[in-house]
Amino acid sequence: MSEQPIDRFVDTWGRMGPLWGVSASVARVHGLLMASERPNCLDEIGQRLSMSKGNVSMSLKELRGWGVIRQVPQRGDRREFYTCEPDVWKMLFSIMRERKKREFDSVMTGVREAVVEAEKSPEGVALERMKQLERMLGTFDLLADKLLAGESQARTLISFLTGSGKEGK
Amino acid sequence: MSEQPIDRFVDTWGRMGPLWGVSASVARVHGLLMASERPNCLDEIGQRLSMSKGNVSMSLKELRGWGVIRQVPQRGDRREFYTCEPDVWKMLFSIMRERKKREFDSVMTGVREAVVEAEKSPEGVALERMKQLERMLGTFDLLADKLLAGESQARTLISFLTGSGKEGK
DNA sequence: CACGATGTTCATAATATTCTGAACAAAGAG
DNA sequence: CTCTTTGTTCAGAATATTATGAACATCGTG
Repeated sequence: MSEQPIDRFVDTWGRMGPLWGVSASVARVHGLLMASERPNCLDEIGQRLSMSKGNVSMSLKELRGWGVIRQVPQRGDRREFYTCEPDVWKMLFSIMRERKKREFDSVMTGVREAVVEAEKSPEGVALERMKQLERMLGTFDLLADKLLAGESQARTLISFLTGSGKEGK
Repeated sequence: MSEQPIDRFVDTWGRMGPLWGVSASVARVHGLLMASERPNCLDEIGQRLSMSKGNVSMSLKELRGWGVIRQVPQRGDRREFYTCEPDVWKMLFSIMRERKKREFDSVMTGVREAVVEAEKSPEGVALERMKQLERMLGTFDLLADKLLAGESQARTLISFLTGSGKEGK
């Protein structure tokens, strides 16, 4: 059987899904598209991963929302074919941008509001620590916006950081 | 009612839980300990958050495992009291270290193995992309180990990054 | 030792999430 | 216009996760 390596990769990637904030199915579809040389259509994906058409359709929709896959029109074929974004770094940054927007930003707002409340009636509240936390989240926000703005700068920075460490050894 | 600000904070923090990779309950307990000036015991926590004793006990256990709370013996009281780690940065780094260990490392291994497999029978496999991915994960691993080794260095780096950006404006 | 207070564990109840499959839409071919 | 192929949606089934509460352990005290 020739599909063993792809299956293995799909499984691994699927397990990572929840870490990225998507279901295992979504991650598996993504994994298949990453590991496949050629674009796949909905039915192929469903067959390969033993998933219902509906689930595949929803998964593809979500992946489109994350901006990590592309539709590739196939001449003379009415079906939609999909490939993943070929640059893995671009992909990673799409995911991180999206996660930050969906999960981090609202929490930062919430903490900010909680601090405002706490300043009005601070009995028993560890106000200092909450402010510290607010400041930390703010710093993170700034840093994230800077790093996620364009992945090329971040890549340079990362290379620098990991590279300079090696030299110092 | 004086507990409104704390409740608000607890709710916000609870919503963040799944992002950190813990349940909302665990995050709520952590949130309460963060927001409370004084150490709390198991019963207080359960009462305040309307959680069963069992759930509080499990949540505290998990938080101990993450290294983000401390037991504070209270003289002349047999109950255990808990506070959170007072330094929010230290806390953040504990969480990130733990998440990396639990969720990232195994995936990197998996991808590595999948690449080895794929090299043996590469029909239809996007080998180049998978190797690219492997390399990226490796870079991340290196970077993470460097940044997470000690939080003071990372804090300096972060201050530098966010600070220098402001100057450039 | 017996008792009350504190804390833990775990079976299973409650809840939330995910997946399926059938109904439906759209669109090209005949 | 009708049939077939492709894709989408969503109610409800299947599954996974989380919380409860009762049983059990531990320990200090009288």
